Amino acid sequence: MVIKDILYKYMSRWTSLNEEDQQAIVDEIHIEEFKKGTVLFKQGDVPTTCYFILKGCVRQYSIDEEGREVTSNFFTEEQAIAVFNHHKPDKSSDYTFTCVEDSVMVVGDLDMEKDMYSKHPQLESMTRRMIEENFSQVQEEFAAFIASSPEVRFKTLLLKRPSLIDRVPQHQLASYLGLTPESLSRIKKRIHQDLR
Amino acid sequence: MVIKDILYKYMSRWTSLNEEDQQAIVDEIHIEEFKKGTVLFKQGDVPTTCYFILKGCVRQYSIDEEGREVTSNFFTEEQAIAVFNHHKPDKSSDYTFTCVEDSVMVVGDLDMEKDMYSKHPQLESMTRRMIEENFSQVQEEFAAFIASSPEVRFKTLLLKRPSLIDRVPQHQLASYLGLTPESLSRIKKRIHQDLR
DNA sequence: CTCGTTTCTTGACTTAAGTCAATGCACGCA
DNA sequence: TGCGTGCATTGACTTAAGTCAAGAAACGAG
Repeated sequence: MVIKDILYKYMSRWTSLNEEDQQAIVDEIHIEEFKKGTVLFKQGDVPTTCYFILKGCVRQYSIDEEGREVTSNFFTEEQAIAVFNHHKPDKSSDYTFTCVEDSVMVVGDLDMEKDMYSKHPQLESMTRRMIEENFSQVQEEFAAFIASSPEVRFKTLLLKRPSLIDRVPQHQLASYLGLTPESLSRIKKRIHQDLR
Repeated sequence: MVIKDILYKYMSRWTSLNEEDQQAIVDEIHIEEFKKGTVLFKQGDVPTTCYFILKGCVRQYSIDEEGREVTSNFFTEEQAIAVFNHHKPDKSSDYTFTCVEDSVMVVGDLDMEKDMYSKHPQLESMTRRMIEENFSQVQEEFAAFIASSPEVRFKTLLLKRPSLIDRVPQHQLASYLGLTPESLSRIKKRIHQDLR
């Protein structure tokens, strides 16, 4: 299965494991396909798995008090989906995750996490570094979001993740950018006019 | 020094270390006082230390392209300050950290991190869980920020961290909330009128 | 292919935040 | 204690986002 090559490439970038060890890990790993629209888990559910996207796109969102969908992230190739909610007593997720496209992912069982770590200590260190990198990225995005207007936020998205604009329905993008679909539509119009 | 009790309390909540081990750790730890206005490290510096606030308040900010200060966080009691920037080749910080008040903190040497972890394995697990909790909190705040208007954001801050309003200059709060000082002033006015 | 639903765009109007400028207030420092 | 600088407030105006409503386009199911 060629798709496993993505994994090898990724692991080489993050660890110094030799080929056998990588083999061993990849062989133990569970890869699954999901159809567009599949719900990985719902707001309120207690997640038992984590994911690593090899191909596809997943949207993270929640429903707020007024019943609106608030999209808080999109995950694409080579991004990991893990929910950290140790602070919540019931450990349930605040977010729903659904596939925006047909997707292929590594599916990790959270119960087996510890076993894998003791078998392959380097995996644990890789995980930690992934979390830390994720964390710093989210912080950076947050800071940028705070500092910029909706229009600038959209332009930044165009620069940093141009593929999202084609892959994702506009109204979901709008909610991700913190504005209404109408406003996003107008911003797009303004930008096109400026280019002329 | 009574202030170490805060540390004991905190460690008990996060680890199952016995008293001797806690003693050992706390004895090895370096506690320092900082005057209001002290700069812990500057945007562009490579951080060599991390901090844990026992008392006081620290502001995290950066200067954007237009020369504006963008405040991205405030840290207060029992919060950790650590910069994760493995993704940057030079590992320099994107942010400046300064003390908003006279403060007392645990100062950790990043070079010694590994030694401490091998001496006290539970410390490492405590650190990871702290990072994960931090991460989930930041994600939650981000989602809430995206979804709400400036006025709602301010009201949320009033609920969640009421002490900040008194401890921090308004124009810094404004930049933290992503708006101008003038707008923040008007929002406060509106809220007071609504209460009557 | 067609129908029906969903999504996107556009318009008219309201509302709130940004900007610029002026004034008042408070705190720190001499 | 007085003075100056920086901070907060207020006003007038501009600009852009929100809201409501209607029409157009795209999409999926049968």
